[in-house]
Formats: sequence, structure tokens, C-alpha cells
Amino acid sequence: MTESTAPVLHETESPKRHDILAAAGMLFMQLGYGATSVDAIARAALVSKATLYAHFPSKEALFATIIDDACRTSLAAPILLPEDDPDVARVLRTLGDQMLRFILEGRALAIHRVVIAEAARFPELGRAFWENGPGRLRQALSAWMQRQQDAGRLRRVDAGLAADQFLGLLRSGGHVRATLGLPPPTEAEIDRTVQAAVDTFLRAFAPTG
Amino acid sequence: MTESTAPVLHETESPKRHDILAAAGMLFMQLGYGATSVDAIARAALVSKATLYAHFPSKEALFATIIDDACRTSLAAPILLPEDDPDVARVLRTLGDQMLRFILEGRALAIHRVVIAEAARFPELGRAFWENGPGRLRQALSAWMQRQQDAGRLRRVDAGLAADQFLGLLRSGGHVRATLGLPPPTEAEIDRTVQAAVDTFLRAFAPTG
DNA sequence: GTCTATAGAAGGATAGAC
DNA sequence: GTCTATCCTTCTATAGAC
Repeated sequence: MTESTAPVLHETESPKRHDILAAAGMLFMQLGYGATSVDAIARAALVSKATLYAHFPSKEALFATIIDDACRTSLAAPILLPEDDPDVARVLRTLGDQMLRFILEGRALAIHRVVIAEAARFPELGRAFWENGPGRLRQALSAWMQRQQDAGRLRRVDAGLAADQFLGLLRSGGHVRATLGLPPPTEAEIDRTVQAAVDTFLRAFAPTG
Repeated sequence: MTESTAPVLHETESPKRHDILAAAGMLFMQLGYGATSVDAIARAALVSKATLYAHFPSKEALFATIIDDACRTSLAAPILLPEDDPDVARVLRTLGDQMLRFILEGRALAIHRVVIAEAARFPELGRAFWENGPGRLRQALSAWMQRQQDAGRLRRVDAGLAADQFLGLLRSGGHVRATLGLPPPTEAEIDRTVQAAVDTFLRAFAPTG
């Protein structure tokens, strides 16, 4: 309190600890849990293994810390759902575009894949991923759709189910292939997928009138 | 030729080899590549490691053989798409029901997860999974939809894209959660998802008339 | 083909000096 | 907190007898 005026959020953040987290994060994401050795992490962080074990009790704990943190920070993409925009199609197109590009991009895809890979050994990571990523978006989108229904701009249906369906339409095709390591969709394909998702969704959920 | 009348398909299939494949298949699916040791496989197969290495040149080769084989056989669920049934909704409901239950069931889900997990180390497995599973279904469904369009029972659109969308609607919600190790959807939720997928799809793709 | 026994390397984790 | 050096286990893979 009396030493510094700098707003230190994590006073436990030594530089070495930061280096370890950075190196381990990269290696775990790229190679997975099993194929990444503690030796390799220490080497990449320019740190001895003893130092690593002074900061983290085990390889498992280090992995869990990193992935959990990555879920909390890297998945928290800003969700753009302007309440007052009456153009439902435009809002969905913008959201779909951002969301699809985000989950196809390197980091989010790497997190997704490593979490699926280790969901058996680290069940809590599956939950952390869901709650910070897809679940959060589903929640926000569902609430938005409910309000659009109340405003008469969407047909009245189960909002949670409708949100799931719109997100499912976005993921259709390209995302499954990308998680399997196959070539990701091109820019043009992404645009086409988003447009098609919005079209299909609105054909099905436009207000009856 | 002169010894036996039994129709032997694979004469290279010794009983030990079969035991090894069975044991390794179970362990790899359950624990993944890294967490499964050759020792454990040999023990479970009641075979020595030397015998295992007499049949397979390496752990990697054994893994690749097993997963590739699993993709070819276990993913080849029969695709029921009766050409002559004019009731499009019924066909889609039947297909959706089978498909969704299949990809949520233990074995298919285990294969999916282990392939995603090791897609970096074994890129060819990602392709094998796609081509024998989702890709095959997409292909069949796309062709069926094309013919339904020709018969005037569906609106004329890009059939491949429509197939992707229907499959995306089916996967929406439950499947993503299941791959993350979260509780799979209940029977009732599966039914609801299938019904909702068919409803949304037909609302969007019914013939204009 | 199949076994027992073991080589040889790499894994995670720690002791002890500073 | 950080290092060097090392411990013990486990790993993949093989040699050699049968």
C-alpha cells in the first residue's frame, strides 16, 4: 500500500511465472497435453524445471491453469447485439460474421480442440469452455431473440432453441471440418455461410403476418 | 484353395492380432493416444509386447490402423433416404433421428473426440473421419435434396448448402456440449431437436407455392 | 510367432546449494 | 526464487531363447 501507486492486479505475477505461462500456453495449444513435456516448457521459457515447479505444483495443474485462463480471457469476444437496431437481419449478419470468423481463427480453434482432447482427463475444462464461450453467446443471443419477439420482430418460439439453431446454422459445414484439421473455409465461403444462415433463419422465424 | 471352403476374408488375421486390435481400440478410444501405453495394450490383450511389435511396427502405426479402421467400419451407419417417399418431412425426421442418436452415442462420439485430439499428429485421420462419416452423409443428403428439388418437393437452392444447414440444425445445441464431455441431451431433448430442425428446415425450404 | 528380460531414452518431480 | 544435478518411474522398442 505504501510502496507503489501502480495498479497491480496480480502481485503474484513474477516475470518468470509469466514466461512459463506464455511458453506452456503455446506448446499445450500446439501439441496437446501428452505431447508437451515439462522439459520442453522450461526450455522454451528459458527457465529451469525447478523454477517451474516452484510456481506450479504439477504439470496437470499448470495445464488446467492455462486452459481455464484461456477460456476466461480469449473466448470473451465482445458480443455485438444492439438492442435498438430494428433491422434484425443486419444484427444477425454482423453477429454471425464476427462469431464465425472468431471460432475459425487460430487461437479459439486451438483452445476448442485441446479442450475436447482432454475433456476426459479434465472435465472441468469442458465446462469452463462452454460457459465462457458457446454458452455465454447462446445466453446473450437467446435473451436478444426473446426481446425481438416481444417487439414483434420475430415469430414467437422458444428463444433458447432458436438461438441454438442460428448458431448451428453458422457452424454448419466449415467449422466441423476445421476442428478435424481440414482446410478451413475461405473468406468467400464464410460470407456465404453467414448469409445463408441469416436467410434460412429469417425465412423460418420472420413474424407471421 | 484346396484346404478349406470357409470364406476367409483376411487370412492375415491371427487370433492374437485380433486381440491386440480389440484391446488397443478400447484403450485408445477411452484414454487417447498419449495416455495409453503399449504395456497396457499388451496386458489387456494377454500378449507380450514383443508379440505386439511382431504385428505392428510402432505404436503410431497401431493407432493409425485402428482409428482408420474404426472410421471405415463404425461410422458407416446405414443412411435411410428412400427415394420414392414423397413425404419429405417424414424422411428428414427419420434421418435426423438416426443421425443425431448415432453421433451422440458412445462409440461414434469417442472416435470423433480422439480424432480431433490427434488431428495435429495424424492429419490423415481427420480426413478419414470426414470422408467416412460427416462427408459421406452430407454427400448422400445433398444428392437426395437435389432430387427432391427436381421433383418439386423442395425449393430450388444449392443442395450442398441446404444439406449442410440441415445437419447443422441437428447438431445445434446438444452435440457441441457432448463433445466437450458435458451431459448429453436426454431422449426428450433429442426428439425436440430433431423435430425443430425439420420444422425450421421446411419452413425455409418448402416449395414456393 | 511368442515369450522373458532388458536396453536405452525420456518422462515428471525433487534435493540441496546459492 | 532460481539454479544444477539427479532420482525414480515409465515409456517405446528390441535381443535372444524357444
